[in-house]
Amino acid sequence: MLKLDARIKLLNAAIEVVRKQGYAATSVDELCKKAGVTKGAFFHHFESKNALAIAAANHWSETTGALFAGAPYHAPADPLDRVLAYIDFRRELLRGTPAEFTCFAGTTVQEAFATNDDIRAACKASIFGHAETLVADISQAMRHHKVKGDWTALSLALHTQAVLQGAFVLAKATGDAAVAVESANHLRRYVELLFNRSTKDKSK
Amino acid sequence: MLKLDARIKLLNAAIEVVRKQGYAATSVDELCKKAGVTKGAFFHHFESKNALAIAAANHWSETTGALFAGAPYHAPADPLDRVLAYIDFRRELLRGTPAEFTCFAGTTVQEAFATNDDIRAACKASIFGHAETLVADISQAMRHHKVKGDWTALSLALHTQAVLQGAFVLAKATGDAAVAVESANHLRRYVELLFNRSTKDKSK
DNA sequence: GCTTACATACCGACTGGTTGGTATGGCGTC
DNA sequence: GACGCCATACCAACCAGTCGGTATGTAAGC
Repeated sequence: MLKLDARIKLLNAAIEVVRKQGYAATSVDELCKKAGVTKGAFFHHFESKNALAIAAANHWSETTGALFAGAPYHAPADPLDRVLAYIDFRRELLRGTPAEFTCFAGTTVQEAFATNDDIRAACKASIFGHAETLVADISQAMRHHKVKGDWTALSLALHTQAVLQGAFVLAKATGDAAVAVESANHLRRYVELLFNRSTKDKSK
Repeated sequence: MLKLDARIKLLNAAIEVVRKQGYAATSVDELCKKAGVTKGAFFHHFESKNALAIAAANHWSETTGALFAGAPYHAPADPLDRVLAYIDFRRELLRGTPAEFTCFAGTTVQEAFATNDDIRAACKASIFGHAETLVADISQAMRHHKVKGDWTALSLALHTQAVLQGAFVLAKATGDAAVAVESANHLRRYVELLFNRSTKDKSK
């Protein structure tokens, strides 16, 4: 029978291994071993290691995109509640080891931003593309709650991603999710304060 | 004497090159070339590449520690003003290319956290040690402005570092400091809101 | 129905260059 | 003449990438 899954197995292996030990420290042989395929399969599907990184970043965008699209935080009627529910959802994802809950794009872009512009662009597209899915809810929340400031919905959306990426860094430094959860709590509190929402029902 | 110590030159080279291209992608030969010394000098001062990473993290702690200790943000009488001035100071440092203003410890810990615990610990000490220098001002600000919440001075100090580390990641993704400056503005606004400080005199 | 031709998916031994690390020896200073 | 400091030469391991090959399917030609 024809096996078409070598490519997918390699992409999943890349996301798993690179998040744990970084991109440059991960060899092609190691990925092949993890994926259970040979080097021939690797270079059949990807013309280079860098090409795999780009494909893996796109794969990461797709899988996480599907996860967030199907998440329950879109349910509330009030757009602000949706934004707060998003932050809660992100906080709930902070479980297990840092290698398990951190971001492939954020990890990879730190290593490749100055040396490979295609990888940098693919990682940027992943992070910024996700941020853009938050803009509609934030914009509606600003109008609905009559909030105006010298900041835009996009800048707040990107700030949420900055907080999460930074929380990942601190979690890696400690080896524990706790410090990341604390930052997510601060992020939630910031949004509550921006929109004058009482902080009483926070699930901390 | 003009001739700087080979050790210091290697440490400075490591901080410069690793911030640009990551730790694993940086070879010993490359560092020696950058520092203008030979491999013999490298392995005379450091028993391994990993040992250099630990020493570089400690060196980073010392040089940045001196920078922040001598910075003007300690001047204001009101502790809250000192905290806000700290954030402004960090924002002003966001100039040039990402490789120039980002954090060696944050960059390195992402690559080494799961594979080398000594490097991880040295990077954690750098980031957390800096955060701890903020705790006194935040604690005083909480008492002085009679602010209480379900958060601690240390957790806010660590949150500032998370925001900055995340801002670095986004800056690397875009290749530009602008997105990091925006996150620093959000961080300042959060602290102002936490302490009920008017946001009129912000220098955005 | 059978041949020929070509495309896709994958295998694994191999290569040339690079890697972190070593062995040894020179040189200035105490 | 011991010792810190550093240079040169070298090595085994590992690296990304190559290449000739196999297995399977597909489709045209007759």
